[in-house]
Amino acid sequence: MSLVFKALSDPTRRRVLELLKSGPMSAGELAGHFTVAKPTLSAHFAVLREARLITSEKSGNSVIYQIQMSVLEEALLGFAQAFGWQLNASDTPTPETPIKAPRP
Amino acid sequence: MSLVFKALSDPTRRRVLELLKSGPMSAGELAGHFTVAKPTLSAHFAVLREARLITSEKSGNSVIYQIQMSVLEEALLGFAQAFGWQLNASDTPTPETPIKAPRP
DNA sequence: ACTCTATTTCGATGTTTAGCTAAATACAAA
DNA sequence: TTTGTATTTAGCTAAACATCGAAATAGAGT
Repeated sequence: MSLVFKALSDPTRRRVLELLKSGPMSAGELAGHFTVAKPTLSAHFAVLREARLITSEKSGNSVIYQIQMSVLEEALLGFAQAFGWQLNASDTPTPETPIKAPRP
Repeated sequence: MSLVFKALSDPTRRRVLELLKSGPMSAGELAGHFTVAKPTLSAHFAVLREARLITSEKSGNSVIYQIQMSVLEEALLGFAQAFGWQLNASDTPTPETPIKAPRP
């Protein structure tokens, strides 16, 4: 869990996860969304991989990254539960006791 | 948000929050639950305070710490929303599409 | 004022992190 | 096999972090 939170403590890495949420993407394609040097980004990938939040797979001469939602879920859920919260898919109709109204 | 996740990336700090969840507690009382040196723990408090996850208040010659649940909620909620999740109080009846059944 | 207790600050040390450039590697295509 | 593209590793700097023991501070009680 510590590794997951550590990975999430960097905005660049959170953005990477957000981008991967839409689907797998190559390192180069991801790099196009950032201004940092590619080796720097590669190090960020390594941190995310270490936390098992992403997996990599070689395809031709590029590397495709894919998010592991289950790992994210488990970490967040595990933590949230310790604080008396629940994690739900947000397409659910507004629940009875929302912590905060998620729709404007 | 980065500060919150950074604070959560350490098990000692997570445990501090968990202890404070039951109610305010003095630094010394908290220290009783850990084996690390007090200065070390004091540094952890500083990280938590920096992230606004706790507040401190002097009472006599001791310092009482209190958790700021709203800050935790906001950070977790903000992140969860970006990934299509919702955070609910867990005393809510089982929601319609739980990610994981939270009751045994 | 003195003393005791609680907590934090200080100073030192070793580890980790983010970032860079330049070099190495892996693969595709020609 | 050579060339080109994509990605990672190597080697570095500067800043941040974790941890400790010792010293400083703050307040309570005598």
